[in-house]
Amino acid sequence: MKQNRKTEIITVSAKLFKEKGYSAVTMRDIAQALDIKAASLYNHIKSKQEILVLIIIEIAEQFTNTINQVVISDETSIKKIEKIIQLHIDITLENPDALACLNNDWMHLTTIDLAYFIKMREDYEANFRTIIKQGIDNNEIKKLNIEVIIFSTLSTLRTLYLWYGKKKTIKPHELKQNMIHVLLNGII
Amino acid sequence: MKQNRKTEIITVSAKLFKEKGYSAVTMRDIAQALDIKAASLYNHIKSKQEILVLIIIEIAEQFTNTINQVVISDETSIKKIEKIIQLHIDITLENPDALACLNNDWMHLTTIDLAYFIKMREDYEANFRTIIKQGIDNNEIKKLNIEVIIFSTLSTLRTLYLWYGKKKTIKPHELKQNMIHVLLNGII
DNA sequence: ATATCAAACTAACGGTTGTTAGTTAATTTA
DNA sequence: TAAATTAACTAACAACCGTTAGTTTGATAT
Repeated sequence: MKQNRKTEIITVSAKLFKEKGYSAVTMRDIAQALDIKAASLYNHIKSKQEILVLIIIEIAEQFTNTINQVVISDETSIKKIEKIIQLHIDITLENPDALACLNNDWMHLTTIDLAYFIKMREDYEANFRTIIKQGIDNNEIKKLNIEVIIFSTLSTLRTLYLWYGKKKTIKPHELKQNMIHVLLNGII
Repeated sequence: MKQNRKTEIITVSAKLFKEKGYSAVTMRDIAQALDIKAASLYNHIKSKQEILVLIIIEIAEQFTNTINQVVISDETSIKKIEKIIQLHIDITLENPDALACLNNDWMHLTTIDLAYFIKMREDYEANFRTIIKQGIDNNEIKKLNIEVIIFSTLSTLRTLYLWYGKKKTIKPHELKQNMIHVLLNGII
């Protein structure tokens, strides 16, 4: 079935992009991993660019949609942050290769897709900032430099894919609990 | 002077590698940024690979040397972690482009250089793990999953370069203080 | 049995890649 | 002043890039 082969191409490509980066992976590399010739890929996809778009945009939309719901929900700021931690863990465990690709290769998107991605990314950070700011105003969160809080939290969540894959011993639930504790309460 | 031109090539290359990644940057791109022809680069450097090596290895050695000193020093575990935070901030502020390159393009090193880099990286993480473990044994650090502690701390420190560059408003000293507080004491 | 169609193939394209060879002009050294 | 060195240049290379065109194969539907 055409759809299955297309999915296979995207999955395999994401894995290769994660290992070497978008630019270093050739259509011949992707084809070889599927045991076909490079030209055959074009029966299923339009271009190398399209593969990248399909990998990145869907995941970016998942993040966008979920945080949009969280930010307007009727919860404490702490609960909202916990939901966001859960979001990142869920997506990372489900699709670590695509997430690596999103983090490292987004700048190889072009024109409309690039603009769309950057917009989603900016909106995501703005939503996260809103949540932190509300938390500080509520006295739920300490009055530290807000940019440092945002950056240190998001950088950990965004690069989870780097770490998961090697250390699969820890159970998702234990990972979640520990991550929440470390990010919110610190380590001392 | 030859040495100055070589340094210039490395600096410019690091900046381009940061923006597009090693594979997407051509020798003609680098040459153009210096307003010369691509072939002229070879009067100063041996290959594209050599540029990458020169960017990455020196910085990796800085990290290795400093943490080696910290780990054997006669300080509390907390003080040691603070020193490591300081180390990352110092190097990031001094050379954010090279650090981006180290984080994103290390896999394009080959043979000896790649092995050397991976060894340094493993040693660095082992040293960091030792410090955290001692802190837990001392009751300086809480008994959380040690891998989660290591990962969440290092991932923030390693990706500082992503964030600094946009937000230069914060002073280095304030950054250091806030970062120490967030990473050690948390945000609530 | 015949026609249809998806999905593979071979062959090739124009452009780009890192790099080399050989040359030239300007500066430094003897 | 003559010789040597530095650092730029032009021209070109073989290899590889993404992609297209046209063909073949095997399965499915009529």
